[in-house]
Amino acid sequence: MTTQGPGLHTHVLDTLGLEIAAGAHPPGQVLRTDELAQRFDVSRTVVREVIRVLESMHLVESRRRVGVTVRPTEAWNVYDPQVIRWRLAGADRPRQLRSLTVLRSAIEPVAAGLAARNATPEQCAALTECALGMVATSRGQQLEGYLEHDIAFHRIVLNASGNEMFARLGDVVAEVLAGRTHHQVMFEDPDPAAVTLHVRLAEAVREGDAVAAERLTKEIAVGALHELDVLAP
Amino acid sequence: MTTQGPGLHTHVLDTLGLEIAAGAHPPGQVLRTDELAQRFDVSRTVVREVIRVLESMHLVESRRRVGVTVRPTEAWNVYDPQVIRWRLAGADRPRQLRSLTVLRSAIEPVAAGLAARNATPEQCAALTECALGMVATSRGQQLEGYLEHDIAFHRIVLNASGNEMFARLGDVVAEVLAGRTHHQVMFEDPDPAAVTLHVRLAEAVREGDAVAAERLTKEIAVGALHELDVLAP
DNA sequence: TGTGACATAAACGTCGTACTTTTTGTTCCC
DNA sequence: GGGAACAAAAAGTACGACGTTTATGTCACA
Repeated sequence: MTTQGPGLHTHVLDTLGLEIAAGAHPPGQVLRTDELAQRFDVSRTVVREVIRVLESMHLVESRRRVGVTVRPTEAWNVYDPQVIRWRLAGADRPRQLRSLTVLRSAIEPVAAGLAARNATPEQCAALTECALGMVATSRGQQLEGYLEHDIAFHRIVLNASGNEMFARLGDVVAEVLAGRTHHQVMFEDPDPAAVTLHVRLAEAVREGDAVAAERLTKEIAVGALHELDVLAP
Repeated sequence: MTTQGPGLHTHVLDTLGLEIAAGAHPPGQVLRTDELAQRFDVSRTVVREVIRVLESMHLVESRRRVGVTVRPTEAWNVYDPQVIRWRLAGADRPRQLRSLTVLRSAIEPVAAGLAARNATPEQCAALTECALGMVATSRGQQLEGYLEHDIAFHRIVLNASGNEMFARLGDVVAEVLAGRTHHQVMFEDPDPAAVTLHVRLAEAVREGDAVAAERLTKEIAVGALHELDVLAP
């Protein structure tokens, strides 16, 4: 689950980003480009490009004569999907999952309301199809298949909202759902109530019932938060 | 309103980012690193670092033998404050402002509700101070002073929510408010109703009234959206 | 004529080195 | 003791060379 294909740049970036997100380099620590080049056995050019990217994410700050300083968490671009992935792989995944789930609970109901007004017939059809897929995979340890449909479902709602900022949150939601499924105690099948809510949400959107769509999505979010409370410390 | 201090890297990055965000290079267009180096009169090293950063923002995609391709808008990291700034400076500022305002209308009410529960006494005090500052600058063409207090106000609410994702949206809100004030027809003073709502919101948070805080913030958001409808095409 | 293997070249990817600039710590002198 | 000149450290920039991938054109062969 790294960034993309091979490439020295990618490897160094991913490793460093992961380490910083995990807290292996506490804020204030300075890294030297030469050291990094030596450590990864790459040229300084590669390291510099990585540092520049990390800097654009506000994970580090590069200053002459002092080095590359790790910045405090408050400065990080926490909406960058890459950063989210790194953090979800790290130690404070629970805290992170909670933050993101609260974010979802704020955004998705509004997005669903908009989707009920703006969704195209194709989107409605796709939504129903996803809901059916969730039903079909909701029993018998088919968590991967369920996850896939769940992600697609929420992505469609966000896209159908017609708002670009909402739409682009699809990746974040995907990360959250995947993180929840993969890194948490989830022996059992998904909550049947959640499945039902998704089916009814698809209906509400199709019927253009914005109020119902918003309410149903809120219920889904509340359920997700409750699930976190139960399963996470 | 560029990125930071001087530096070749910064200049090239800012120029290119601005151009791409403005649509000067339509999606699919390919840029060659050599050409860019020549155009900006810098070494290929600098250009490569810029491209890597642009690539991490998903504004471009670099492939061997083909060049650096501009990616479609849907791929961009639109939550990156840098990208937001570039886009707000460009042609489709109206659309952008609307998207961001809708986003605010989803997030801030929830954040305000949480703030009412979690705000520290210091945050409550700071909030009241900001509200008073808004009142003081709400008449007599003191738009800049008003803007400053407005930004601080919303930033405090987002921070006081205790949710990291909300807190990090402070920069986005700041950009929106600044963009609205600077780039829009705003001869008159701010809407008096909005000022009142802010004062009452500060009170609600101080009193820990989450429901009222959420409702008041919703009203502020509705007002902002309405203002956009009236002033924007 | 169509298809597949192969050669070619274009662009990025990586490297090493040398030089410049800025910041900071230190030393020396008043 | 304080301030100014100086020295060193680390990032910033430049340049040139070579490696690697891959789109594309060509040629042979059926």
